[in-house]
Amino acid sequence: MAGSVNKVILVGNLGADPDVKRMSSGDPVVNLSVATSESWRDKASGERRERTEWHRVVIFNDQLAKVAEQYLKKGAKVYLEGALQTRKWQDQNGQDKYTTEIVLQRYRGELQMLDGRNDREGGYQGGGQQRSVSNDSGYGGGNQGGQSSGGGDFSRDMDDEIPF
Amino acid sequence: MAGSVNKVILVGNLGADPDVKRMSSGDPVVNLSVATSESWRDKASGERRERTEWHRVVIFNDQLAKVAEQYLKKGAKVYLEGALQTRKWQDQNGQDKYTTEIVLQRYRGELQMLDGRNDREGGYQGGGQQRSVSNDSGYGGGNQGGQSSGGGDFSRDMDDEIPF
Amino acid sequence: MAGSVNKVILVGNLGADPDVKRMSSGDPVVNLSVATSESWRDKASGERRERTEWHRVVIFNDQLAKVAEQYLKKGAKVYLEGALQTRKWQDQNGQDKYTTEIVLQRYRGELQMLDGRNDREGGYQGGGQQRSVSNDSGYGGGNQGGQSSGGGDFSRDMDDEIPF
Amino acid sequence: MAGSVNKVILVGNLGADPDVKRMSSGDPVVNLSVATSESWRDKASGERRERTEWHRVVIFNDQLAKVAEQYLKKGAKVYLEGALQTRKWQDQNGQDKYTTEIVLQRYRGELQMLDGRNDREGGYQGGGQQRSVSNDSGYGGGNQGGQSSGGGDFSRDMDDEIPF
DNA sequence: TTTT
DNA sequence: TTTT
Repeated sequence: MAGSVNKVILVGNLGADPDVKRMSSGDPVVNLSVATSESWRDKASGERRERTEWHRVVIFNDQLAKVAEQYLKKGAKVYLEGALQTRKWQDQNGQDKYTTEIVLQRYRGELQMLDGRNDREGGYQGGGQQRSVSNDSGYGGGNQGGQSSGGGDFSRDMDDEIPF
Repeated sequence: MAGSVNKVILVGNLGADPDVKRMSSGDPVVNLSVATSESWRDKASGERRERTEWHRVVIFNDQLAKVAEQYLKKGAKVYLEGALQTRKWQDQNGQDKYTTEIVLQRYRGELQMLDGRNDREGGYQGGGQQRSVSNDSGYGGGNQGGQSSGGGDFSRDMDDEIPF
Repeated sequence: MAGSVNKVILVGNLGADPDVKRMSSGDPVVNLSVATSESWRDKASGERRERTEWHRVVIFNDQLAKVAEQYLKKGAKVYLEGALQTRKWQDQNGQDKYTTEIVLQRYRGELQMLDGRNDREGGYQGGGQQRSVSNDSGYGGGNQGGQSSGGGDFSRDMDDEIPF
Repeated sequence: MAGSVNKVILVGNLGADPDVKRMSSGDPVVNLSVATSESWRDKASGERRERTEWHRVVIFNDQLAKVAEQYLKKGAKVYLEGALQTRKWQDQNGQDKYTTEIVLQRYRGELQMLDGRNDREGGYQGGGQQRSVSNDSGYGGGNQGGQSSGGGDFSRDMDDEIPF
């Protein structure tokens, strides 16, 4: 269908370390379990209530998968953007099952680490520095820069790589 | 959890007329089935391929539910914004099932009709006029107006209702 | 125009403490200066480059304004959602000027604090606890709950307030 | 800054045909003027009021620029996604001016035509067919497909190009 | 003016 | 399973 949009935006925390699998190509595919929650005051009881939603996230995007593998850990807070996808599978009894996931495809999606650092677990891996990543870093070209182009004049420098 | 975001944005078409149920309060709850699709060229075969994703949408937001009930029909193109929610249920065999839906809660979410008209099915109801709705219309207050407030001066008119 | 959407989503850091003004009604209106930046590697020089964009944010939404006033400080990282708006004004020389802002209207927009705490400046105000806020908290009603409604059965509890 | 997001989502209509300029490279850069509007009922007068916001959009993304040039016309309804950017320039009197634009960079942003057709102006070009475009079409690789992978088994076909 |  |  022309003219359709399928976008999910999450800010949440990882419930576990990333689960990394390898494609036959050697490319990593990373599965994340991400929690979002909201709290509100119950009208009747006046009590504070909370609801947590768990999201299954699958990262096929190579760059983002590598970053997720390297820098994300249980508890990390992330911003991510992907598309909804439901896949059908059969359990061991041959029962049909459906799983809905947020998918970050190749060349699509976005992932941002929102922790200043991610070493809160005291992880032995030196890593966990704050990293900002997006699916386009490294795909060459692209820039707009040019803070300064004149009025009617049209001149923005287009010489560098990936402005943002 | 403080600081979380759970947002889905879809632009797609209704696969069927809205399914309307009534709460005991009489408020409508509307279920929509929304298709998004994408097409791409297969690398190997060079063929054009298409993939359609179907989304279950549940509208608890009263205003949006009423609009959906009144104006949406099979085939209508909509913009909508909601939150992901997975609920567990048992089928007739007592098997656990999970369904993930995009939920438009009370006072949350957004719904926009993107068709100039919605009578493509030749519906008998004269309706289907283009309607723009959002979850806040009618909740009083709100304005920004003031196309014109001066430099350091701070004066925006705040007298009308719901600016957008 | 029916069927339009005007939405800005930012995750960035405050360049200064919130600037609070009072409406004649006593309601606060909060102005924020928010920085987003991106970095990339220059294709030619191979150098790392960075570009920072500054955004003017105006919060008319009462609840969010109060939270911003109370909890946000210079350096805080926030998620926010608003609408683009350009207003015209005259400087002291009578020159026309235009300013584009991200506006969080009454009953619209969203603001989330993304810092675990916001006391990095050692602020004297005890505040700065992590707070999660949204424009709808407190506007009564709303819930979907119901983790558990059965197969064809339609029964979700609708008794509490604001589920998320 | 690591961990920042700068995203604008618009659904609106073109106020004029696309304005196309060429870079020295021959690549098109397309400027669009996009209107979004909202209407609400004035609290005091009870009158219906409307506010239209005009957005300047600049498309540096080659693919999207080509599509915009070829298919978009005055009045077309579009979905687009870009980043906010403010640039400074001097008018003929040497006065500093600032212009805020929504920028679709190379390899970033999204553009979707939302009209079934775009010939409402009676344009002479037969064109205006519905087109769905995104910034990644054609950048090779990428797919998730696999409607069907089994339970614990991990096997999705990764052979085609760009699933969405 | 922020942040990394 | 996260986070506050």
